[in-house]
Amino acid sequence: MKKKYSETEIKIKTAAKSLFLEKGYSATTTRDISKESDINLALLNYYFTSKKKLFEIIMLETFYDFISKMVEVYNDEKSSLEEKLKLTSSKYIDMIIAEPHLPTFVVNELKNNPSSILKILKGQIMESKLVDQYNDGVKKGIYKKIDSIHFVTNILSLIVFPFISSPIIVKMKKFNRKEFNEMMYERKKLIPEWILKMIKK
Amino acid sequence: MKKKYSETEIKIKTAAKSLFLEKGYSATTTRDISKESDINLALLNYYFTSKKKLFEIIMLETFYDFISKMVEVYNDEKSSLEEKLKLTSSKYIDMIIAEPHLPTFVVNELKNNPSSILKILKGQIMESKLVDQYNDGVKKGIYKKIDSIHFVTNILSLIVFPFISSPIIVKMKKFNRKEFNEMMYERKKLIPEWILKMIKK
DNA sequence: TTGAATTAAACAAATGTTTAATAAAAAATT
DNA sequence: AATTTTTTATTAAACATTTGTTTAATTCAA
Repeated sequence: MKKKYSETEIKIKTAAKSLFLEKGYSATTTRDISKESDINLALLNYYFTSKKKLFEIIMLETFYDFISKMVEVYNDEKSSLEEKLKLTSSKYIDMIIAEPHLPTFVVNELKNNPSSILKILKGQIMESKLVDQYNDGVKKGIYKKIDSIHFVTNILSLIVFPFISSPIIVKMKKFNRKEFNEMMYERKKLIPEWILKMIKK
Repeated sequence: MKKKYSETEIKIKTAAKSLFLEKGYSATTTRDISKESDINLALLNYYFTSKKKLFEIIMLETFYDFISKMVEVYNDEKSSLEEKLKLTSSKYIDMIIAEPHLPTFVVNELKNNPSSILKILKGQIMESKLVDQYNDGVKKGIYKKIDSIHFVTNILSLIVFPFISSPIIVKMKKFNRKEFNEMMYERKKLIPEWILKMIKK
């Protein structure tokens, strides 16, 4: 994961990430990247061998960030399950508002690059403190006995899906971007409440 | 929406839809389509003018189907809110299992083709019987006073997002496709229960 | 002076589209 | 009914761009 990149390499990577996120792999050309980063076309291959390789590096880093940000909160030792839900919800919504193309990019490009990138996941979520706390609750009879995969899936669904489907939501409610974001801010508070209701007996 | 297509046109459309769904617009070439449908390359332009036009037709029809299937249940006059939730959940999960690429395709290609295609939505969901029933419940004080957009968004999120993120879920739980589908069958029953818990006071 | 960084130009392959010729089907004429 | 004419459908080839990548020359820095 470590590697010190030269200034030029960073310029290429930054531009490439922005374009890949917005338009996806196939719709982004090497000339787009060269133009956006203001570097000579040949330097892309000089530093990164191929468009494909460059993409893989960016995909890996992006997905790693995406997961790390989540797991950070999930594994906090001190906080309760409820507190974790609140924090996750809040941090994740802020993060995606700052980079709205991220979820669509991740889910969409993921189906083409399976195992190698998804290795990052290994146990990170399903063996997190949050899931432990949930399973404890189940064992104690506080929460309904439902596989924790549903618990994890529901949290992600309620947070991430609205962003992915934002064109639809915006159209249905005649929202502008600001109003949509306000809807998502509302959800910061609502999602933890909903999740608790869902798991409690 | 109506138009009688010749046999050749249908062959082209069928192959094109399958490829667009699987690989997206940019990654699908006209030669891919010609090969898959077993028609001469030139016929694509002869019948559909351009790859872009062909895509727009398919996108429109696909999105229209996607919404129609939903609204069908939403507008049933006789059923209760709870029954509608059960039916929606069940029908939609079956539908996506039969065509797993559909959600990713819709959400991903939607951000490039905004208004023209999204016109289909106009009032269809937010003015459906289901949303009326929800709003009645709010008025009667049975349900919490939360904007119905959250209600609609949550239903869709819990049903659709797991499919979109299936590569992640599959990896986290070491599922195969069959096990993943079984998880989704479980959710047919769970989602309506969850939604009810979320909206009740 | 040597090696790395940068550049403009070129290359081959891929891609969307068009052309011009032919085949097949439909319509019109005898 | 048979033949001709016209329209439609299909084909192989060509065309002009675009795209990812490489080359060979030049600039820059150590």
